[in-house]
Amino acid sequence: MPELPEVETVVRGLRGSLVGRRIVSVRFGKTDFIEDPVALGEQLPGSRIARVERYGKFVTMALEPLADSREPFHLFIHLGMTGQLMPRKPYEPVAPHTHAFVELDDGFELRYTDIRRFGQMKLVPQEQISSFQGNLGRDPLEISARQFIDEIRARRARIKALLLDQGVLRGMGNIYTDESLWRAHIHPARLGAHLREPQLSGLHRAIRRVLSAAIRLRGSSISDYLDAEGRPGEYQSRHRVYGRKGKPCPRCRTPILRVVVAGRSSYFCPRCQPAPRSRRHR
DNA sequence: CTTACGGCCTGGGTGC
DNA sequence: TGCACCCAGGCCGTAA
Repeated sequence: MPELPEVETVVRGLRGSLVGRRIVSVRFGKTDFIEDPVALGEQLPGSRIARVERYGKFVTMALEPLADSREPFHLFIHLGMTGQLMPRKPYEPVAPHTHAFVELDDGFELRYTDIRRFGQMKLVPQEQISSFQGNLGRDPLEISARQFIDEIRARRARIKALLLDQGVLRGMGNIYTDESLWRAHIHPARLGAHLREPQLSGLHRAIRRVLSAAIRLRGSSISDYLDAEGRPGEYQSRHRVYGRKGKPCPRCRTPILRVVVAGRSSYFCPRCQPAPRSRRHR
């Protein structure tokens, strides 16, 4: 469930301890979530971490190889559902399901723990960065209202599916999608092309407000999420609809419903977020 | 272009 | 106390 706010929080927590560090060695446990573990083992040691950033739901590290002869490259880490990244001292107890250890030159090691291994770890060479990024849409906090409206209105898919589609916006997940739609009074099954401009500019605003507030509270901890300092987020206490089936809508007291839209459980208020005209319930 | 569905993986909750 | 079962949802591949 790490979505944009959680990944942003992890990145902010990691930056201070990683930027400028040189990687000494790497070790892996299970490697089925790593695209090319051999390449990681060969390329990471000796390289220097120049930047730590978020790209959609990915944590990215720009790496400078020791020898100038080699091209710079990037390490992309996706936390999947249950991934955690934390710098630890080597003597500290190792949490179960820890599958990657990146030894740093300051006596710390960066550990990757992922119970379900839905995460990803891969190297992206500098020259492939733009094609990799081309598969992902715009950042929800950077896209303008105009661009957002045009993009959504051009699509016939359901708004829920569009917001979750990383090729449209990078970084939204199930929690923040439902929270944003509730704020904007939009039913998750509405078609993008059927939404009116004022509704979409309201949704654009809702997304910005929800994500910004969530970042401020360091994300939502539902089950496994912890940031790079091992602290849970606090935004889960501000959820208005997500996970609140049967509880009263904070606006109108109507009980929150849970339906499946685009294959995902979706929480909404049937009164504040009226269903689309074309029937198609589930 | 779109949707639906199964699969990956583990742990937590529920019901018998 | 055990166990079968479902669910959580990140994303991908496949079929329709």
